[in-house]
Amino acid sequence: VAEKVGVSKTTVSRILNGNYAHTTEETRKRVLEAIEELDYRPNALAKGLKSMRTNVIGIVLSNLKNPFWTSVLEGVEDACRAAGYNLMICNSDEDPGLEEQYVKQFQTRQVDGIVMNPTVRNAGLYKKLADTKYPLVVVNRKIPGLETHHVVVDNVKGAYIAVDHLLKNGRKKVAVFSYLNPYVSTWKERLDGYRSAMLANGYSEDDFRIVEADQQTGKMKEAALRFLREHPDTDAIFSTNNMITLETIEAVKQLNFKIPDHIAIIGYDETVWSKHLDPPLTIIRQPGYEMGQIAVQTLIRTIQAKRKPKPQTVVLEPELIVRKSCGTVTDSQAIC
Amino acid sequence: VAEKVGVSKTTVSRILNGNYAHTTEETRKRVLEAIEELDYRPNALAKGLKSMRTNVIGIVLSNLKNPFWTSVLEGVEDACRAAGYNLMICNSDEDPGLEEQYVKQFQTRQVDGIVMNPTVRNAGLYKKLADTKYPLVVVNRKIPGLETHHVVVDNVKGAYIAVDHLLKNGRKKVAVFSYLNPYVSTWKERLDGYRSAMLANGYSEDDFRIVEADQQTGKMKEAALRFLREHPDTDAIFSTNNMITLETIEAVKQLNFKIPDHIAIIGYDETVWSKHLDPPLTIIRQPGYEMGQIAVQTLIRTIQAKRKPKPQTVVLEPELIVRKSCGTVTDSQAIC
DNA sequence: TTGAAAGCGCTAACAG
DNA sequence: CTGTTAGCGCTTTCAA
Repeated sequence: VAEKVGVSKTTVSRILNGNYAHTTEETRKRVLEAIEELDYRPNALAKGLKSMRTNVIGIVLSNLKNPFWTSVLEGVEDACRAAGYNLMICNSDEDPGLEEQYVKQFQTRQVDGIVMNPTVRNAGLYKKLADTKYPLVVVNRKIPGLETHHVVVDNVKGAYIAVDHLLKNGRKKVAVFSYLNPYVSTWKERLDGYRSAMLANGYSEDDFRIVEADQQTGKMKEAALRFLREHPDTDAIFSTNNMITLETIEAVKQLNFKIPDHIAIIGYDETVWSKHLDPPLTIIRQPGYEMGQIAVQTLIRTIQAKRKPKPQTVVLEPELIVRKSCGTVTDSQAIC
Repeated sequence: VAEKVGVSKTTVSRILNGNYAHTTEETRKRVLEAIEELDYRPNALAKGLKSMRTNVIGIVLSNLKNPFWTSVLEGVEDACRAAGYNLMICNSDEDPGLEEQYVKQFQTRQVDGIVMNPTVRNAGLYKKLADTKYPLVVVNRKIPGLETHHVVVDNVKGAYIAVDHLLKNGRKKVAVFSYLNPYVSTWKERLDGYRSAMLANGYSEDDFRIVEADQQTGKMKEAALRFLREHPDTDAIFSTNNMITLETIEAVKQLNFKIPDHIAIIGYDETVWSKHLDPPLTIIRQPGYEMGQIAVQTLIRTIQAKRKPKPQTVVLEPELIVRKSCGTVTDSQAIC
């Protein structure tokens, strides 16, 4: 260590940490110089071992491919940097086993807290984390009955806005395309939003057109083709996910249905390509960046709090972005 | 600690690490049970402090938005998991200052090695890392004269294949659209590939149509509009980046030029949306996942080697994927 | 104003 | 087969 200056490591430590309230300017300068010269890096492991705090947080994602998550990750990364934290990342790939393994690894590594998009299939794990007051912020999906912080987007509302927009623009036979995953609240909520928008616009349960498929490349395209051949009078599709949207468009074009004349499509999640599709896609935008940012801020607040704050749920608002894929723009809504 | 079983921590440590060559089945079982019961997590910090090895590697990216990097990240993540490493991540956002800061933070945290897409503007930093034999793998971009591992894609070849494909399919006035960044080798190499393909097909320097713009949202669209208005006879565009491609298509459609009849477009990098554009996009695919995977494997090999291996450069091959945006498919090339 | 010593949780060397 | 001891690099009393 830099005691080659002729002083004890205590002094060095004090200087490094700003505890040099009682230190000669002179020695201080000499130490700083030596540090510079030796290009000294304090060992964060030892520091963490002593202080029981690492200034590292972990994030468990379940899907890297979907660009929605990269925007969340950006928010997370920026918030970490702003707060002086470093970030460990891993991908559960929707596998509960992996998820549990990664959480344990994070704890082993003494991360100060975890942000997680949960598979929602590890009730025991989540409960244990909550019970031990381990700092945890769940994002995007709700874990029923779990006493911890959540940052989610209002999926019922997002779906409602989407379907309402279609109906208000004269569409009569609106179908919803969604993934089949009983564990994940988002899909159920978006279907609920569809249903309530339909009912609110004077339709009945008999008018519901719900198409579900496994979350597996190509499955949704197959399902869409099958459904649209059986119900060619469908004049609008509310797609609940951006991958679904791409497969759906492929199916629709393959059937030579014109968008938006024959059939309108509204997608979920803003992406770099949405506005470049033909026609440009009307979508529901979710504030992913904000979700990541708020999750980290909440987490760090919890970590640093003397008394752990009450679990708090932040619900972010989705937003309609109107482009061309649903036909005429009626009101004064912005076109981007 | 779990000495509540009535044994010393040495024994526990040995059992945890598989050094129980000389341990009674009986005590072993009791310890394992206690560990389970207490839900004990060995402190990786202390372990790392002792062994001077953390089994964590760091990755410094420069851009999270571009989906190319998420495929790299997937490769990195999978390779880490396979090797039992954890991953710290950060984003330099092309800022050399941030890059340096993050590298130092990683070193402070004693990560065993770093994978980096460099800004290429920190010559001193890179040199210091190489000189101190710090395990480092540079990806995607080359750092001139740096003695360390590189994993890159052959950009000259990728560009050559693209432009050659255009020329061989009857295009006569081929332009290339690229970003302006003197530090980054990739752009220069792709321009070189363009030039050599042009020359190899009997064109001269006078036929070069090179359009460059700042890497800033909207700039390329402006540049494209300006260029295409001045040179409406351009019948093909080689776009060197997927964001450029999106902006270019926007410009082309705005001018009402038909793709591929009036003008062909070939893009760089495969993305989820390439095949869903109208028309589906012919592109040069770079093996991002493999790049990430190989980078991590190389890094870990270096970390674990007794004697540091010689710096090694892996050059991956780009690949042409033919779709509709360049007109008729001539030979037997696959359509995806 | 500075230093010496103890201890964070773990492992490795050496005894027993 | 198991326990004792020392020490990884740091911070934190307490003493000088």
